[in-house]
Amino acid sequence: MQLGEPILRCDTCAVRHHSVCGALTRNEIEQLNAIAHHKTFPTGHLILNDQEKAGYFANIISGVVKLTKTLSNGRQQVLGLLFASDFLGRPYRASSPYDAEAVTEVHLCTYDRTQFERLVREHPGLQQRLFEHVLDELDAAQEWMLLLGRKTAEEKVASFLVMVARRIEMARCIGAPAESAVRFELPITRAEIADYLGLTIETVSRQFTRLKAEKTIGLEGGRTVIILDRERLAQAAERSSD
Amino acid sequence: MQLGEPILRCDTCAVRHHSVCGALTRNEIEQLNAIAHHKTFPTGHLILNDQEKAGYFANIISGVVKLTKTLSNGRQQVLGLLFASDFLGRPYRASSPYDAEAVTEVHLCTYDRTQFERLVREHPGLQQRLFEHVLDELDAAQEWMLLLGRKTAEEKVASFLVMVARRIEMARCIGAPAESAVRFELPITRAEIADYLGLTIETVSRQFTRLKAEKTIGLEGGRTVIILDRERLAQAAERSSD
DNA sequence: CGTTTATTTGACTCCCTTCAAGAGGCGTGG
DNA sequence: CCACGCCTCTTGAAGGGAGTCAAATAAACG
Repeated sequence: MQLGEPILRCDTCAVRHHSVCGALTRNEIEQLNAIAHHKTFPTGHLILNDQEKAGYFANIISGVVKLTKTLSNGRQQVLGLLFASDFLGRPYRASSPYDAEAVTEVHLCTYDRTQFERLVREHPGLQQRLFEHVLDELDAAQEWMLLLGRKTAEEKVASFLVMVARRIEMARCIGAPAESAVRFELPITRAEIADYLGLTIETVSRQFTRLKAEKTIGLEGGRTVIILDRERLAQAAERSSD
Repeated sequence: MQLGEPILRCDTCAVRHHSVCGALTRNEIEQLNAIAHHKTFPTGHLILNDQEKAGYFANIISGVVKLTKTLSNGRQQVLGLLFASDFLGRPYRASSPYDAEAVTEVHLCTYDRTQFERLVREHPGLQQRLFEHVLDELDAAQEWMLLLGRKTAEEKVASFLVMVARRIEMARCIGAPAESAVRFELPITRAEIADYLGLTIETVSRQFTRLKAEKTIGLEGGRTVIILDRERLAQAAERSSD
């Protein structure tokens, strides 16, 4: 940013350097800034609808979004959780094949679909950032396929905790590599965790109790988790045989 | 293609119009043609190794490739199957987070990694085709997450058959919308199907037998499947409640 | 403080797995 | 040609991990 240039909203954005806007030129940021609008969704509100054409893309400023797919008889699968700095929306696709719902209060930085797609076409840097973002999503989805298809309930819950802990620490900008005891709030309910792991809420609860009994984790009132033994939790997430 | 231009290998390529090279300009095709090399892998041969840097990308000319992830104790998950015209490899990633193995004899049209990435940077059209391809992969992965997490054994097997039938028909270029009875060979073994569906080989076998008993499908010697009642198979893939 | 919702815990059931054996296919070689 | 071994696939019986049903407890909320 040079002297004399106007100060943009993006310049003070908390997630700027972690999101898709991270590595853009000053010029690109200015154009993106020009089409950006902030929006807030309360807990439980639907952000994107399966089937229905989405009018905008968005970066998540704060809050947590869950992406879900539902079978006709009501069985639901959580495809992923989006945290601060994550990108929401599918370029080159008319509609998303899933629903996106705010699981906490969510602040978005939205971009009009048409204008954003024009920017992407004109700026290869932005296109590449998006490409890499989709590759990350794909990696995450395939990692989760392994979890859903081949892990036990205990491994699933442990993997989930490891994943959430990592994202929470990332959001806190603790580059510090994992002090053993970390305390955080789970962003989602037991029912949502169950739908994420392909389990029932009772099984999820029992595995939490078991990990607590083993002193791998601590629990404070359902939503607060303390990771007491990071090493053991990581082992539980991918047990060799026993 | 204009008069006087050299005839390229791509011009007679069977999968040309379905693969990522589909919508390229004459100029782009010529450049791609220049760096392309054909390669053959026998059944069972490892094409790409998890961890190890892949030196090339490839289009599949013929045959079937399976992508797998393995847990330390040997449990394996098939992430996806690649058929003729599918693209193999991860641009912008040093290595793939999975193994790729030939499950039949496979003919590839390979492109040197460095040269291909240069082409991608210089030709937005190619980059966009790749982008859309990755989006397709992501859609497939997320669809499969729903299957792995929330479907019963019967639904999983039925879904698998529906998917394979669609791909086989696509490969046969039957645009014709689904005559009821279709006969085809399964490209993979029961064990591989089990690893694809997050089941055991015995359960897969029992579900095949059950679908056969219901006259939804016919079986001829393990590998050959005839879809007798397409409607019923589709219903079995996503049963409402009963 | 009462009501509602979320979570835990218990008892029982069932679908899928596990273990085990048999059937079928296929190439090799006597 | 058939016997043999090797594989894949099927079938059966038994067991277990997660699901289901039900109730108690804890937390959230007005």
